[in-house]
Amino acid sequence: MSQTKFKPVAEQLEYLKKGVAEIIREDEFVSKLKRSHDTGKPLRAKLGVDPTAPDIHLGHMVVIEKLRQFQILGHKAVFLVGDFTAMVGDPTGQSETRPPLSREQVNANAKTYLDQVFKILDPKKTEIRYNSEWLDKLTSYEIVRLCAKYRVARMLEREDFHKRLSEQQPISMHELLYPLLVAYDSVMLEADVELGATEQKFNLLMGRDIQREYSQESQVCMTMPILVGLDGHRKMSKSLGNYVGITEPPSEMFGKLMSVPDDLMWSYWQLLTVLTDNDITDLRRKVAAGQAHPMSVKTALAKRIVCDFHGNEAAERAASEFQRVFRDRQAPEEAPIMKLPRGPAKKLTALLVDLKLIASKSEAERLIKQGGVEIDGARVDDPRKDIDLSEPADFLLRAGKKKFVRIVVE
RNA sequence: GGACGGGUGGGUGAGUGGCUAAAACCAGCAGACUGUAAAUCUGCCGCUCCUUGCGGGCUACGAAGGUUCGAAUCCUUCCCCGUCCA
Repeated sequence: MSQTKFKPVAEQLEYLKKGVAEIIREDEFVSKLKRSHDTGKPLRAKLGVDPTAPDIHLGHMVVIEKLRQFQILGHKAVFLVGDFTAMVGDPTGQSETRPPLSREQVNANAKTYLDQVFKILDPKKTEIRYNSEWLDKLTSYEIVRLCAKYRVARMLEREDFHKRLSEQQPISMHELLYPLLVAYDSVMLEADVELGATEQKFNLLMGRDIQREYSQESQVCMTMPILVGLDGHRKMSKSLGNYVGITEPPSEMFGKLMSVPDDLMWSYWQLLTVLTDNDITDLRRKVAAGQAHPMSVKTALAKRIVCDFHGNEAAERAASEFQRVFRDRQAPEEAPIMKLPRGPAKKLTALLVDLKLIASKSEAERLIKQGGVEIDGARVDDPRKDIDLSEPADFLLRAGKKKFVRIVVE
């Protein structure tokens, strides 16, 4: 028994409580920590993720960050890839049935998922599991047995089910199965703690009940606040388009972070950086008192997050490029180059569509009329303008706020 | 299986024979302003053609037919969703 392996329980608790929305139940958590400390046996901290999208965004980082904190303290981080449950589809927070994914899609997603997660987690210290390991093998009998352990009325207590029921929205049978399967995962993994976003609370709690049904000690549920997306209202999600993907290029990431509403940036500071609550309160006070500029505070935030994923140099470059293009309204240092063969003159609207800068000619015409198109810094206001492509040429085309392309006619 | 209610543009949701490419709101885009791709204000927001005009054509209100000079709006069949009953 190596009593020295873990830090004192109180210290661990304080560290792990940082930013947490809720711990159910905290007294159980304390005793689990105590037991682990005394026996030298690490806690098993489960984080289950369904690979429903090919990549992850900052919203997912909140829980992954927390899992890393368990890892840092010497506990066992169990990263569960819900390759089976992804095919079932988590009804949580859905106002309607989500179409299930195919196994091929899921497998492809899972691979890229792991690559990205390990920018944060230490792969050597992480136990990676797939729930198809056991869920694929369940017999019909076992599934029925599992279903027998929970009551329909309790299942329908879930907010999203309840809501859909009263709003006359469809609920499919398989959706009722999802929480049970997730709970069964906890049984198979013998989880001590399960992490999740607050919207996962119901699923996490079910793990406690089902573990007891299988004669296991109940896991502790630790929920993290949901990161609000760039729109400032709804949760960050890929399908809502209000997200920052962690594989996005630095400049894109930076720009998106700068579009976070001022009021929202505080929660980003809290959930996505290492700053303590005290530091953040401090910053906030300075902004309120006019001692610090909201924009510079937001710039610092954006740099910090870009740095996490792309390194310091890339973050600095993204910051200066952003200032150049959006504050000083100058052309970017580097615009993608599109080479065109020489040929007859072409309408500007047609050119914009051919280059895939704009989706349709109608839209291109609209954009030009609204003054959103520039050639070498000069606004074009004639939607019928022809572009001469008969001679070699080289010019910078701007379509809208963000799209720049250098056109080279050879 | 039966009764009833419902399916409208990216989303929510008006509209029950022409004035409806379809209200309103959200999202999106542009412009102005600024401190940023924040906020705010204004405008745009199906596709396409040209003689760029409060212009022409085409496509669109679950699907397919039908009635009508004319249909998102009426009729028929089908598909889908929900509620209640069994």
